[in-house]
Amino acid sequence: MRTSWADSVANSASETSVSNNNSVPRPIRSTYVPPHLRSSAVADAPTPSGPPTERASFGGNAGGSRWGGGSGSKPEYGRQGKGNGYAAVGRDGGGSGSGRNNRSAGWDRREREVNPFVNDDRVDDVKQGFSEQVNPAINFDAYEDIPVEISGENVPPPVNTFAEIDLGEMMNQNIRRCKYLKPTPVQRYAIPIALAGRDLMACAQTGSGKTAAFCFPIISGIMREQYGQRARGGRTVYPLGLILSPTRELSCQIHDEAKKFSYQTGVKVVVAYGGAPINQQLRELERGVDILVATPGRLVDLLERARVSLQSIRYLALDEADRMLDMGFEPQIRKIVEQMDMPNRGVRQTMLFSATFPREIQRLASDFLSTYIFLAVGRVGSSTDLIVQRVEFVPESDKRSHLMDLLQAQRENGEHGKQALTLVFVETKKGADSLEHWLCINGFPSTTIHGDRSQQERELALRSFKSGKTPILVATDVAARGLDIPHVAHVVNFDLPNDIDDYVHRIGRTGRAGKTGLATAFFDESNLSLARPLAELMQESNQEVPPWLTHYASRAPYGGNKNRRSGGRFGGCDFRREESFGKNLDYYGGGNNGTAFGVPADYGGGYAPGVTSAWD
DNA sequence: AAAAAAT
Repeated sequence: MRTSWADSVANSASETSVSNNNSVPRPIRSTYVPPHLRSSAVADAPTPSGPPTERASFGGNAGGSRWGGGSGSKPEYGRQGKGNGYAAVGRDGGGSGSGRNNRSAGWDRREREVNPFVNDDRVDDVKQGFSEQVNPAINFDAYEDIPVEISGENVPPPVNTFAEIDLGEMMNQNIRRCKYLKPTPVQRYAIPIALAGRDLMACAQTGSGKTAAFCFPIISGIMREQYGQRARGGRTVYPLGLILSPTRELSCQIHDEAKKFSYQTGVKVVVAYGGAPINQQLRELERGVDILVATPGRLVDLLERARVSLQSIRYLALDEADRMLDMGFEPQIRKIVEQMDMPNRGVRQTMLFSATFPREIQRLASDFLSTYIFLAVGRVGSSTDLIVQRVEFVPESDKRSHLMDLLQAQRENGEHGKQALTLVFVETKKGADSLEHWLCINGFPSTTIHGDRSQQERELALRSFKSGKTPILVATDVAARGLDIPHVAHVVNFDLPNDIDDYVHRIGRTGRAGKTGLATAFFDESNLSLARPLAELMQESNQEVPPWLTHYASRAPYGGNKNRRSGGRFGGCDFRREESFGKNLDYYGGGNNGTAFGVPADYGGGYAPGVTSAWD
C-alpha cells in the first residue's frame, strides 16, 4: 500500500470509510461528493446570494477554487489577489454597473476570473498584439481615405470614437486596458450596425480589428440582457452567443481576445475545439457560458451529446465566413445553423466576417441572413501597401535551393545574423514535413504546422515560432487565415495556392500591426491558372508585375471569368448590387440605399457617380 | 487534388 505525506495529512483530516466491494480502507472526506453528483450538484445549486462561506467546504473539495473563497484559491484568481476579492467588485463594478451587471452568478464569475491582461509569459506578445492601435507607424488620419462600401436598408451611421458608442463602463475600461484609442475603420462602421441589431456581412482585411468588431456588440448586448428567463436543464448549457471559426488555433485566438473584452463584465466566454481533451472543455461549459467560441466539428459533437443547446442563441458570428461556407465546411455549418435548435434568422442576429467574399459564397450566406447590411472596408493605406509582393519564376526542382538562398540572404542582412520570422506555405502536409526536415538539416531551425500533427504539436510549433526559437514555420493552409502572429517579416509561397483568395489570406500573415512585410511567391508551370488573377491583384495593389507574369496572364485560359475581385481594393462587393444591376432591377426599391465612401466615381460598375453618403 | 474539422 502506498502512503505519502500528502496521504497521511489527508487521512488525519478526514474520516476513513470502508468500501463495500473493496476491502482496502480509503480515506474519504466528510464532505465527499460522489463524482456522478458533483457536476449536477454544482450546476443545480441555487445561485449563491452572499459570501460563499457556507460553500467553503464543498468548494474546497469538489469545486476547487471556483468560488474564490475556497481553500484552493490561487494567487492569480481574483483581482490583484488583495483581500478577499469582494472589495474589488465594489471598486470596479459597483455603482456604475447597476442594472447592467446584476446578473445572477455574475459576482462570483468575476471573482475567479484570471486577469487576461497580465499574460504570464507573454507580456511582450500582449504589447505587440495591441500595438496595432498605438503604433505611431499607423497614420490614423489615413483612415479617412479608406475606401468603404456599404449597402442595405437604413444603414446606421458610423462613429468616430469609442465614446460615441455606449458599451458600458466595464467595457470602456477593457478597451482602455487593450490600449485601443480609436476604432479601426471596420469597427467604426460595423459596431453601430451590430448594436442596432442588424445582420451584417463584412469584408475587411485581416488584422483590421474584426474580432473586436463583432465581440464588442455581442458582449455589450449580453450585458444588457435581463437575466432570469435563461433556459436551464440538466447538464445542458445554453449560450447566448456563438462564434465559429475554421481552425482550432483561430478559435483559441478569438477566445483570448474575447476574454480581454469581457473581463469583469460577468459575461463568460468559453472555447471548444477538437484535438484537445473534451472533459476539460465540458467542465468549463458547466461553469457557465454566455459566448461559446468553437470549431464546427467539436460543436456538433457537443450538440449531439446534448451538452450544448443553441435554443437561446441571439448572436451568431462566423469568422472567415467564406471558408466556413465553402465545400468542406458548408454541410456542418448548415447542420449547426439550420438543423439543430438555433433560432431562425431574423430572430437571432447574424454577422459574417472575412477578408474575402466570393460572390457564390455570398449567395449561400444570404440563407443565414435577414435583410442584412453589406460592408466592405479597404485596407489601411491601400495606396502605399504595407506588403511588398514579389513573384519569382522558380521551377519545382529549384525551389529548395532558391528558398535557402533567400533565407541565407535574409540572415546576413538581419540584425546580428538573427533570422527574421519567416512563414513558408506549402501545398501538402507531407510536403510541409519534408521541407521542414530539409531546412533543419541544412542549418535553418524550423518547425511545421499542419492537420496531421497533434494539437499539442501544433500549439508548440506556433509558440516556438512566435518566440523565435524556430524562426521558420512551414505551414499548410491551416495557418493561412486569421492567425495573428506578430513580427512575421516574410511570407514565402513555396507552393502557390490555386485560389487567389487563399493567396490574399496567406500574405495577410505579414505586414500586420502597421509594420511592413514581404511576400515572395515561387511561380512555376503548375500555377498558370493563377497568372491572371495574381497579376491583377498585384497591379491593383501597386506592385511591380514582372513582364513574364503579364505575358502568362494575357494568354491564360480565358476561364478568367473568376473575376469576382472587381472591387479592386476590396475582398469582394455586394453580390446583390451586381445581380440587380445586371437585371436592371433595383433590389432595394430605392436608388439611394447603397453608399460608397471615398471610392472612385466609376466604382461599382454603373452606379450613379452622384451617390454620396447621407452623413457625409 | 489538398486542406480543415470529432472520436
